[in-house]
Amino acid sequence: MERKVSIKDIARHLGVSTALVSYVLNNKAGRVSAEMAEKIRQAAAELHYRPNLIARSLQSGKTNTLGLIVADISNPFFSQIARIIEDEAKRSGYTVIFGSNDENVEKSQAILDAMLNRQVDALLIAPAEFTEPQLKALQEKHVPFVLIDRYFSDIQANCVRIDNYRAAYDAVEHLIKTGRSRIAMLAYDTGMQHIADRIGGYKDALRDNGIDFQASWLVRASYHHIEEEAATGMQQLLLPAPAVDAFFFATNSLAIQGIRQIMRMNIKVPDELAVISFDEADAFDFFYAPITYIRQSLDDIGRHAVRLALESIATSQPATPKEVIVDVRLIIRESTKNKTYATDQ
Amino acid sequence: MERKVSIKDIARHLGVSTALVSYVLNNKAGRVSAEMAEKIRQAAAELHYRPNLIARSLQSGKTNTLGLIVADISNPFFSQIARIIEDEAKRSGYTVIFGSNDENVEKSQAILDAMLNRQVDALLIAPAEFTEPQLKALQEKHVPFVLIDRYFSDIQANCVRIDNYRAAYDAVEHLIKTGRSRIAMLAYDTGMQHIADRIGGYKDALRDNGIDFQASWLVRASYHHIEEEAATGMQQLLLPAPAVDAFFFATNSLAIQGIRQIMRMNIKVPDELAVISFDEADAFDFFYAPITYIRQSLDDIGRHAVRLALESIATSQPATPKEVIVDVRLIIRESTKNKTYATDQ
DNA sequence: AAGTTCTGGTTAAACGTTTAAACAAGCAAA
DNA sequence: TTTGCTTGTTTAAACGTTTAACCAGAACTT
Repeated sequence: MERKVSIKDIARHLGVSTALVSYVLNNKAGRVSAEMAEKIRQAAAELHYRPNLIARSLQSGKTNTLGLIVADISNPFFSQIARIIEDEAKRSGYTVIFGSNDENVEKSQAILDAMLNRQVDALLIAPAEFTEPQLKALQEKHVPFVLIDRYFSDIQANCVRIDNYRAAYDAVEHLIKTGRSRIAMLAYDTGMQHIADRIGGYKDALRDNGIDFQASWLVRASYHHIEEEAATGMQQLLLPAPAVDAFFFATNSLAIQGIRQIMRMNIKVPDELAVISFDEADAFDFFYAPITYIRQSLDDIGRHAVRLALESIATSQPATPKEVIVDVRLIIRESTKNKTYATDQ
Repeated sequence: MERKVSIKDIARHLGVSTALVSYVLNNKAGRVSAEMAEKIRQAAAELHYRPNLIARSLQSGKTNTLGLIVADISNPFFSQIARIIEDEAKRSGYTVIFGSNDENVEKSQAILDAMLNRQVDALLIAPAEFTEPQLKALQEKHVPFVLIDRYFSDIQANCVRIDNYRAAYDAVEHLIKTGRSRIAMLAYDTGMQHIADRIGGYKDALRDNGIDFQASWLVRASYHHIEEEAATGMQQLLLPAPAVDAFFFATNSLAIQGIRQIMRMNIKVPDELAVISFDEADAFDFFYAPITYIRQSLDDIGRHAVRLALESIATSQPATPKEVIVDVRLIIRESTKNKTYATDQ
């Protein structure tokens, strides 16, 4: 990579001071003569000058960079959000660097450190479990950040999310209204609040509709072993014959694994088993009974997240955290079609 | 964001020079006394010192940052590669910033500029059409970069990719071997070499097997209007009754759209129409006739890309570009199952 | 005793910007 | 004629690092 041309080169080339060049190039040319300004601009163009943002950052203390931390950038849910964030950030002159924490505390800390060392102006974080201390530390350092998708009950912070309890509640109620009464749920084996809320909504919807929740209905799978654990958990509930008549999947990756199982066991959807999931996926459309799902507007999430981030960069004072709850919509399709002939027992 | 602690603070706190602190903290402590070193390390820990990588970059001329430019980071194909690249970069101490060019020349240039201004050490690029001049400009500036997935016949550059011609050829030959003779293809309406190669492989496979290619078999859709254009193109070929007995999709996003059409038209796969696609997708497994596809190892692509990038950063001399061709595998499934009863006409 | 070599540090410049403050010259007002 | 404002430009410091070069004192050589 060859020697880059700096403001100094322009200055030397024109026999003026670097200050003057800087003023002109930043349109702070309040008192610079028009001809001089023109000469400088021209020289800059001729020499193919490009500002060194690193130097600028050092001097200004701002990098115009946002750090995005998610569980796994290859998860479409996050990569779609990433895209929105990218676009939204760009229109304010910000660049995004990203990192995946793999739902792992140490990795999360490592990424955080790396981003802080790089002096990001703010962070957008879908936090992993047990990372509250890391977030508290950020707050102590007054590093602006916005939580997305995930949150902690004991952390007051900017946050963009949905009402998980309500969304789950409504989804389960939809299952009940369409004639299901033995409703299972597949969730991550985690204490994360958003999952807890989804489970809470599920249980309360059952209770409020006079169904009593059976502990065996709640199948849990750990993030790093979704496949095996979802498989065994679901098999216990569905083999030799389905002991439940509906399955509620807490996230789209759980749904993908869950539906794989259902296909493998050759269970008929929606007749033997209704299916509903959080989030979207192309795959949901390809299943013979297109999957009913809870749609979150990733657009809204991304946009609000960036907005909050930029706001808290601007008002560097620790303003009181803002929480944005974005709407969800239940997209109803074949997988939860009304039971026509009752197979109750 | 409060005042950060610098090396200077540590120095002051201990009454020593910043140089000493720097030496110790960088383990260049060749001639520093053991006690002094210990005191410095301790002070650094107490004061919660974290190196300002921006400052370090300014001084060293290296940012330890890679720029990743793809068409759209929300496309699973790219987001999966992004993840591999992230991990691979991290293990060498590099961070990744990303940008989506939306297959658009101006956006591509804008992102390139932003990344160069940020002094990335190297770029990983899945280039958009007509961006050869941008790449040539990079070469002139001796900015290290690696092309991934896409390439240009008239640009000699580091590149990690598959043998698109061969992969397409083999895929089409597979269709022929399983009894199809009227084989259509859905491709992007672009001159990009990787697509051209795929089309070339398709045509040659037909020719070499004594089938003559009908112009109407090649359906093209533009990137920004996949849905409509794929729909109308395919309808012409498939309604009222399929005029072809197989469809070859040039990418996974084309396949997703294409299969949506097939579902809508209620065409039976594989009996009425065999289907094969490039790349992977969860959705391929969920279709009632799981889709046969050409699998590229994204792992290999990501890994080699980072490796080449780091190598060309190291040997800053314009070494001769390296091209890495990664293997592909045809994953054969239901969608191309042998025709059992011939419906030839 | 004088020179040489270690040992353990310090000094100062540099990286490419920005920007407050100073300055020189011309001009207007007193 | 001094004083003071404008106008156009320069000076110099600062941002937080790194690192070559320097230096003082102690410890060896002769």
